[in-house]
Amino acid sequence: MGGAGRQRRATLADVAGRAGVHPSLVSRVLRNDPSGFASSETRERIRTAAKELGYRANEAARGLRSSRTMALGLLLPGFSSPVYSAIAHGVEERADQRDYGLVIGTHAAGDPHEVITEMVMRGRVDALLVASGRIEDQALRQLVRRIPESLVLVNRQVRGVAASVVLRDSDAAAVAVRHLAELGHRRIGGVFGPRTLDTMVRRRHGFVEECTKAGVEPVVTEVDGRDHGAGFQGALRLLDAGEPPSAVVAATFPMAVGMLSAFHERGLAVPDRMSVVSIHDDGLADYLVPRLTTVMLPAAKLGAEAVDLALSLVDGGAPRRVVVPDAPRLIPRSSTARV
Amino acid sequence: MGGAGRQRRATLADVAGRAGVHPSLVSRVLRNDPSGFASSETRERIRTAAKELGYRANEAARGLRSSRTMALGLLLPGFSSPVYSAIAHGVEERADQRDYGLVIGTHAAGDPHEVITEMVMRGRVDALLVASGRIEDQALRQLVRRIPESLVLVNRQVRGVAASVVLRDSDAAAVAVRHLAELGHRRIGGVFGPRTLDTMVRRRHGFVEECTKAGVEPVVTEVDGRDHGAGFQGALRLLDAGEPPSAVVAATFPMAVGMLSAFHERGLAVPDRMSVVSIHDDGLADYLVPRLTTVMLPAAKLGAEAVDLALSLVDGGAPRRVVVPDAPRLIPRSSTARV
DNA sequence: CTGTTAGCGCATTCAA
DNA sequence: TTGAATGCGCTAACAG
Repeated sequence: MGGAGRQRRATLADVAGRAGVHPSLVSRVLRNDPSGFASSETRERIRTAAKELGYRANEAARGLRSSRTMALGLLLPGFSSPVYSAIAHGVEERADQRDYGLVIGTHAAGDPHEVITEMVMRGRVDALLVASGRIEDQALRQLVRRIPESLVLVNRQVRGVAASVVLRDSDAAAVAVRHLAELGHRRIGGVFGPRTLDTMVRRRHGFVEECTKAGVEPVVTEVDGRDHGAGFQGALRLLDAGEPPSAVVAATFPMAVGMLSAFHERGLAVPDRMSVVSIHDDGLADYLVPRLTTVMLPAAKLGAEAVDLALSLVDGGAPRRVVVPDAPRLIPRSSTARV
Repeated sequence: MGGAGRQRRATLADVAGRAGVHPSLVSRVLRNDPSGFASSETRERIRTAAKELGYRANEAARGLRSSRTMALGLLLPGFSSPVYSAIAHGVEERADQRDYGLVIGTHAAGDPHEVITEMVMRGRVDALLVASGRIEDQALRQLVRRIPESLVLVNRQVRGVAASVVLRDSDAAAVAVRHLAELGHRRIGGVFGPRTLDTMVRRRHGFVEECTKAGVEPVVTEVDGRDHGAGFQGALRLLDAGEPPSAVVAATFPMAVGMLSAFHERGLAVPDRMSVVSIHDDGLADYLVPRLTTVMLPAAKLGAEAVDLALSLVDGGAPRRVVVPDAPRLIPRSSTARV
């Protein structure tokens, strides 16, 4: 062993002994249980004893007894994308506020279905937030049948899964288009990820619709991923397919970064000859060359809302679809200009 | 309630009933406990029954009984920096391989000491990995006294805390300097974060030492943070303090990005008039303008090693200092050039 | 090779 | 207002 070993943690019985009462009373008082209406004097004694002993309820015992783990699971494809980081941050913060722990799983390598099953079925978490585009709809529907009251989709909607939280993706794309239209652009490119991702479908829809509304011509390009490389590819494709547009909307922030790189490589000055707007903002935007104009969407709030929804499910609430109401906000920087 | 309610999960007793044996035997067989040397026939029956019932051991019960939670805690300042993301990824992956869950806590807002205490004291995790520079040495030393066999520092060393895992920071800085020296640079700038971070101390030391060895003049600048903004600041300061060097080493990847931005703003072409190298690599490097030369350090492996160390502590091993042996590797791109 | 017994620490009946 | 008894699901020590 690593020396003297750690001192045993104080239990309810220890506190009870010190306060001269029965353990069960300690439990009730410390949890503010209505049935623990102890005299204020005893209560004080118990509280003091608990503090002196540094007592903390053992979560395992508590979970075993009450079948509440006080922990939430969060499934991510990884920590690569800034949006996932923001979601994770929002989830963590709100979970903490509500006194819940956070168990994180990624499925960069392993079988996602397996990861999920393990987390929920082994009783490690009370509910699961799934913020991954990589799990197939089918798998999700199958899963929700087994754990109906404990699955929340984050930044995603799937037919057959009732609990989900999303952002105003469509509006965000529209804001981007409107900004470019106001700058006088008449042909606007849009580079989007695969249509298997519902966020992409919504952004694309908002893009096309607003183009129509503004009387500008949309030039849609679909690429395979949604990272830097995908953006780079998309930009090249846009340039190589006939007359290129004078402005472009990137479906994600990393894509916009890749596009900036591609335009530079092709000698197309941004924003002089090509304007670029990205959906989703990031701290990096101010340090790119040129500084990137973005449409901000409250990604962290998305995480917070997901936690609230999940906990309402745990409390027996009905599953529902939530759209975080915050309007997407344009953050004009230096990558967009008048035609 | 949300409808019919979820079906009760199968317990050991359920499996035992179905297989016609005693629960404890099921437990032993399913865990491959040496004392569970059941006849291969019974074993088969038990395994089948478990599979049919979709049995999963309840972690809370298991943890309560064996005082092993099979979960590791990871404390991060947030998910902002790419290094933290990489560490988290490495930790998650290795923990998963070793059949451990991961409880993540950040302390962006709350009191770090409180977060730690809660995680460990409430018995949610068997050991804690601390990968945060924001917790003071003093707090860490105090903490390790309370939980000596369950604290591992990641990417950090503190006097008085015996278990830690770090990278070859000093060598990484040296590699960067050598590269620049070989390109003919005779005065090299180095922009580092605060000396309260031991990673910064090591990188700085390696920088200065290698400069001396290579016979080039080091120009050290210390800034307050280690993000984009700090790099931006550092670059400006470097330019405004007399004759600027012809090349510069950034202590972190985000800092390098900020520096690129600052040089551009000042009209100093990279790499023609200024070469830039960053310590730590990132997927973004290939999409910056110009593409950024970096020194790669195995950040994910850092996380994996930390898990291994933590689990060895849990098993009663002695705490020790680990340096991930992988040599830092130069990844030459377009931000460095001959003088 | 397999069954019995006991108890981890807590929340929750039911009594008093 | 407080105490006593019970068991959540599992593992471990001991019997057989």
